[in-house]
Amino acid sequence: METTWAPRLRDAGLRVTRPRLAVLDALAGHPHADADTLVTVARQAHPTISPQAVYGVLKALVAVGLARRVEPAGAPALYEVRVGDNHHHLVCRSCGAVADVDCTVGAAPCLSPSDTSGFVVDEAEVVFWGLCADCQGAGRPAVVPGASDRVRQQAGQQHTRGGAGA
Amino acid sequence: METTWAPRLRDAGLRVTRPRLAVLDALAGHPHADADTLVTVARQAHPTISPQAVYGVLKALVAVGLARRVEPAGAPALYEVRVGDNHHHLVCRSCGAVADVDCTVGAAPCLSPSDTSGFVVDEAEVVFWGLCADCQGAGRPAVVPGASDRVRQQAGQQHTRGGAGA
DNA sequence: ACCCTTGATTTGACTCATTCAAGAAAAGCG
DNA sequence: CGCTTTTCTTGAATGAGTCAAATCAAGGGT
Repeated sequence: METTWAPRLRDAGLRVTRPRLAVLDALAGHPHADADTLVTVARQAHPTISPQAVYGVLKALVAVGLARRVEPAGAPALYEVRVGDNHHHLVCRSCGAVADVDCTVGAAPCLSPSDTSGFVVDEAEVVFWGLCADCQGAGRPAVVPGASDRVRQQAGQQHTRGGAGA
Repeated sequence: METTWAPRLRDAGLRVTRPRLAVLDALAGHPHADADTLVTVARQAHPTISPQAVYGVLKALVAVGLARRVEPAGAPALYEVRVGDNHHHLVCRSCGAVADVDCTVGAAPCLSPSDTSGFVVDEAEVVFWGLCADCQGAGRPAVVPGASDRVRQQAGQQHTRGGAGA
């Protein structure tokens, strides 16, 4: 298992180390994990790995393109090893679950703005917000900032803060 | 100027207060400002306003739909008073400048994923990453996490404009 | 196989945006 | 005009992520 990663690390100019293999394996098994989760999971293979080491490994992996960092609004950053295919994400407003969405266009940027305002665009990042299958029937409140409040404003509903946590 | 906001606050069920008017005016004059900037600007109209008051006001405004919160990856949250038209954003990887992009489709969600994975989607958030006009010639490095490194390696993947699809 | 250089990790402290809590102020109804 | 509720102030705390110095190890050279 681990042997699959070694050549990819070397090809990227990175040394093959135990923390890196542990984090890569953790990433492979947890497609959209945050740093904290990765620390926990990576410790199964490397019990003494430190949180800072995980941050360092992730930063290195992202820098060379072996991993991708995703930062949904209102949640800690997530990491994934699926790179290079410019796919997008579905995020649940209630529980924070993330699912991949294939980009039908393919290469980045898959979309282009009609008026670039002088910008040179190289990537279009798309996040679809909604409720996952599990949360739809549970009547759970949206806890992630976004349009949910506007969506509900017609109903005049007030809602309290729910606990979504980790 | 301030009188324009008062009825909108009341219509939203919020009391009309000096801090709120100051923040709304600051927002109107600074279309994509972060909380810290808003504190500085709002103090011109209300010198004693506290940062926490600004956070509280912004939260209230977002909750009732008078303001929108945008959280580009790797930067503090930005706020804007342009709401209800589901527009998107261009963000400069180098300086963090933000520009609006009209959504040609109009109503949210303007895009729909091909495979929803069981999610009920209510909004598609699109962020176009690139370099603003000022940063293009300056040879400034990208400081915002993203695909810039990977994109550079496969330069030339520019696509023709697909309209503001978003 | 060993050593050495360079890159990686550990340890610990620290920054920053944002939030929480309790008391004081003021908006707006009656 | 006073009362009630909302909102603001003051002060402290949280949590994700970063920075820096010192130790450790990967892997090429000898």
